[in-house]
Amino acid sequence: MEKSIALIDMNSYFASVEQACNPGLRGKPVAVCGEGRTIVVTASYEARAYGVKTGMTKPEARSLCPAIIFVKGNLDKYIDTSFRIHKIMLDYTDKVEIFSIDECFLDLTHTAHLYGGDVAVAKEIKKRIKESFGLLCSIGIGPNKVIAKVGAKLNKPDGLTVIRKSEIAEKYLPLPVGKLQGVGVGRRIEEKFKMLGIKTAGDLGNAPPEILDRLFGVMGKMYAQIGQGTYDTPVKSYREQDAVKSVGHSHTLARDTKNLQVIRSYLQMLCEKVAARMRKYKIKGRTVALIIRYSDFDFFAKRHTIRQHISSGVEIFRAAWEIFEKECLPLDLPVRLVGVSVANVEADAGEQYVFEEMRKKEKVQSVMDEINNKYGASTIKPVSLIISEKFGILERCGLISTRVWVD
DNA sequence: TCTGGGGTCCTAGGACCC
DNA sequence: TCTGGGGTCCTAGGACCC
Repeated sequence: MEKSIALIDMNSYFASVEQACNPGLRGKPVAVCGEGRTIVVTASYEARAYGVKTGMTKPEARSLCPAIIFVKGNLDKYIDTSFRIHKIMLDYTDKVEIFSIDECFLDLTHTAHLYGGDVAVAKEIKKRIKESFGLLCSIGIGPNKVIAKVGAKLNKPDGLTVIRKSEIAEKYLPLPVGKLQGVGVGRRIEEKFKMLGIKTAGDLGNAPPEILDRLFGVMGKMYAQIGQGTYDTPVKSYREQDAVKSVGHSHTLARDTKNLQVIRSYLQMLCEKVAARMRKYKIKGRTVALIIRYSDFDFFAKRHTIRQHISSGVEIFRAAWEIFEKECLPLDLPVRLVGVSVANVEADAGEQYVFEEMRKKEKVQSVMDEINNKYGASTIKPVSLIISEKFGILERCGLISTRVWVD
């Protein structure tokens, strides 16, 4: 039986959710952004018409579209909406794999016939999502995840693209390799392909295996199969999403700084946020990474693995600050971004499982920072964080608004 | 008020042990 | 004297994803 895999991709998701919630934004150019020195996370189709794209700075976006409305993202709202959308999909199969906050794979192979076939299911899902949430999505259907994902991108917004196995030669192989972005072929790899004269998916599929092998090692085989349209991995069921492997937070400071107290305070805050999430997910970790971006955009992450698994903010901070002192001092350049993450995680001893809901939520959440998350509402903060002196330092330097802390 | 923030996976090389 | 090979763990760095 030919497999039927669908990829459901919500169109301009964050911006569309905002427009759905606020009638005043409908039909208008909207860009969802974070706070501070930030970028456009998602632009509505009205804004895209002016050339506004994800990744642009606010001034850039405004120069292209003076009427643009910037909206501060509300991740909780998007996560909540995602879960409600999942419920619709789960009516048709339990094989619903969360790929990101706005994309899911569905394996309809064994259930679509109950609802009149995969195309009928796709149409019904689109209709229900539109009726329930006022949101549009693009759906791709194919014999594997790669074809489904590439297909979904071919027709946006509100598209439905079907590529059967028998149509691969006609509809998939001629696609330029640039269309393979999102399935493992990024910008750099695409450039390498082009240097080799590989212009289409078919070219990639036909490339001499020894060359792919020599240039890309293990990945070479995968690329060949992607090119042929035969790369195939199973769709996970909704209850089997991967466990979290690392938890981290980073933050771009309002202004680049060499002030160690400011950097230290931010790092402490980030460690507490990481710790709070680790406790929430009932995990502990052994490898602490410190992430620093300097004013010249030079970036590094240094890791240190310790003997015991830890999950407290104080312990994480101790490890992170040790790395900072060893690797970064004395500071040559002002620091632009500071971050910390904990990997090598395991379920907390004494806690049997990482809760399924939490795991799924984490996966959905991983796209963006919890912009609106109320910091530390239920956690005990280290004394040094709550003493007013720290507020004073951060505020005097213009590096933080009190609101963030008092929230 | 140039360039966010959350992740994953793979590779290469060094340390260390047997 | 000079010296193998396998395995594991750890780290840095790069590429990719949304």
